[in-house]
Amino acid sequence: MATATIRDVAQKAGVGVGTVSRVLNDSVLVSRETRRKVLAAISDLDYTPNAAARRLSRGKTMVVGALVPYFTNPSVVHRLQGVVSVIAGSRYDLVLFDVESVERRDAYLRNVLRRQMIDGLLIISFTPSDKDVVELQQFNLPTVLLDAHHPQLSRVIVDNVGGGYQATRHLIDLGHRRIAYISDFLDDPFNSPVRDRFLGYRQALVEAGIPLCPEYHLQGTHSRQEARVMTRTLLNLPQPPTAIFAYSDTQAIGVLEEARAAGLAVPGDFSVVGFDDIEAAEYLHITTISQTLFESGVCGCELLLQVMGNPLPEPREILLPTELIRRDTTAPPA
Amino acid sequence: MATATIRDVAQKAGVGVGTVSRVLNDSVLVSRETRRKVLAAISDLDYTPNAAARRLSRGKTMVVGALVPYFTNPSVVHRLQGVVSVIAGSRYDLVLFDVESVERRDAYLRNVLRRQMIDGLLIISFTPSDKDVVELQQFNLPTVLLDAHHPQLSRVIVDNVGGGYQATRHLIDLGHRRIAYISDFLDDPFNSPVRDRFLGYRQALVEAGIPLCPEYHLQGTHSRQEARVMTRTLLNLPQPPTAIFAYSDTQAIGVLEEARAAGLAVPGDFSVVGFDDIEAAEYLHITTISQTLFESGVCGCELLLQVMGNPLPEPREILLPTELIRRDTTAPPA
DNA sequence: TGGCTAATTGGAACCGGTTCCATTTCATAT
DNA sequence: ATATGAAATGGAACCGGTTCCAATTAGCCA
Repeated sequence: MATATIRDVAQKAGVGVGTVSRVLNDSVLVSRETRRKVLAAISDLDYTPNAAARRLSRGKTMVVGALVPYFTNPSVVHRLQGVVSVIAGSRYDLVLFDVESVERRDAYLRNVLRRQMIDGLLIISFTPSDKDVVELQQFNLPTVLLDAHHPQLSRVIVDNVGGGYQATRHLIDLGHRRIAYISDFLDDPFNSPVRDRFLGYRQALVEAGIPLCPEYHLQGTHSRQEARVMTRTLLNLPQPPTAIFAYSDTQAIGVLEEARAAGLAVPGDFSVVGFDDIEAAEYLHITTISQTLFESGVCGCELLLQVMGNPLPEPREILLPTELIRRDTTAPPA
Repeated sequence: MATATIRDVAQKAGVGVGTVSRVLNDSVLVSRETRRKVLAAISDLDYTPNAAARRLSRGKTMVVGALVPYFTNPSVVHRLQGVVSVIAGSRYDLVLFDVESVERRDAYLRNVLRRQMIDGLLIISFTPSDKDVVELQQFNLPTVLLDAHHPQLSRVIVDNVGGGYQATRHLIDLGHRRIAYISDFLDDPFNSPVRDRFLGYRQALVEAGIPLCPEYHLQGTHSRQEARVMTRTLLNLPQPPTAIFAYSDTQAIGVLEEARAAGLAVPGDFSVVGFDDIEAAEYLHITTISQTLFESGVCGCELLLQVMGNPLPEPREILLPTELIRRDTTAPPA
């Protein structure tokens, strides 16, 4: 079925193409009567403007991109849900770019930018390199970071230092002194939260006069299985910790499983605190640090749309608070 | 930064625009030497073709759309992950359309089609109306249904009847006779799995000579909370069931919570079977019916890309099997 | 009634690619 | 040396919108 074009509409309505375009774009410069005729022709022909042509001539795509690493990560999905909910209420469409590796990430950034296929970009849960940022700015692409930090880009971040502090402090307040932290790799340049939460952890310990014990901090790739391995290592220490603060709920679940497998009662013998407050944390009654994942998506997407409308002179940072959710995996040490 | 166009490249390389286009599209009709010159110019100018212009002139968008209801639903997210993984390895981009209401759904379908902004469409977990299908075919848009059924569209579906049968049969085999089914609304025209699983449930009961008891089938909106309410109703019956088969794991979690809140030991006093095998089901050790969510996404997306390449004479149906995953929420009745 | 400004309108030029046709180039056959 | 067909190339026309400029029409005032 050959779809109608703007010229067909113009002919049918007996007007020029410019006039039809004006009607389509709600220009005031069209008389009542002409507008009526054009609208009738549009409806007769069942016409809708071709998106590609519009994009080309306007130089705007009406598309927002979301660069998403590890789409398998529940916290990323939650944030994305927030983003999607805002997009659904806007006139934009959302293109999803899944990035599973660093090389992929590079290729995407480069391609996406150059092809001028999006008007704005959301980067979720990873930090772009300085080189990336230079390119983003050269191409003048409005960008907002979600759960990542870069001084030259607007961003919505969570108070990770504060969250790490809250989690650790909670354990200290319960009477724990031997508190471990298991996390992703601290030196991952694309993952700043992992460092920030560690800072909070350290700060709470120092403040309470508890010496920082290096073997109480283990790093590994992000997964439940890896978390179990790290937990086993910790439990086998001559002086095992009495509590573990895990970088994420996913890892906390692994900790929980391994501790119970080792015959420890949680929270009687052993305490666990997670981070994120994903759904599973609620089901499993895990004490955790909530970080309003959905809202951060909403907030970031709204900020992006705003920045796309009128650019800010300075990058803006929105800091979302965290909250301790007490459930049933923490208690005073035995 | 004004980006380079194909004409700039042509000029710089001292050739015509047609030749540059041929190089870009890997035409064989370009001499070795000319190709080299053009590639040099492209690299000098840091040129990448403009996506909108390409779309307009080719009449192809290189975009696949995914129409997704209830993006909050974990099973939908899992399927989408499968889709995303296939897209990432293809030359297509993925646009996400979130549909939270029936009106929205209509508006989207209409708009998406007319605007000619996608080359193919995946519809996840809901059934389009006959009118929708007519339009899809008029506009000649390759479409694949995922977890939904329509005789005129290619589809990847799960053996819901078989899954419902497996779940119920498992409970019967354990010795249960009073088995309830809680589900979404059976008469929802956009949700055929809910009916299919019921058919499987009924078939297993009939086959075992157990009469179908109407008050053992409760319907409600899809949520954990609603599932708890339905469970309470069932437990308050004069002859309460000894087991519940829940339409989804999300609902099974609600059942589990409510049963335990009522002081019943699961699986000692009461058995629960879910459906989907989402991650939380594993964490909570829920016996469930696995339906290879991720793989269904992979399979559906691959089918779509294939159909886009060369249309099938007949719609194709791919039926994925289900599998009973025995965990710790089912046991013989007390 | 003529003159002037403002409101409408038509349509060419443009956005940046692809494609097709006409033309040139080149190697091979005669 | 020349004819011939294949390979390579240039560039106009086109995809379907938007936008701007020029032209027309209308409205108002002196």
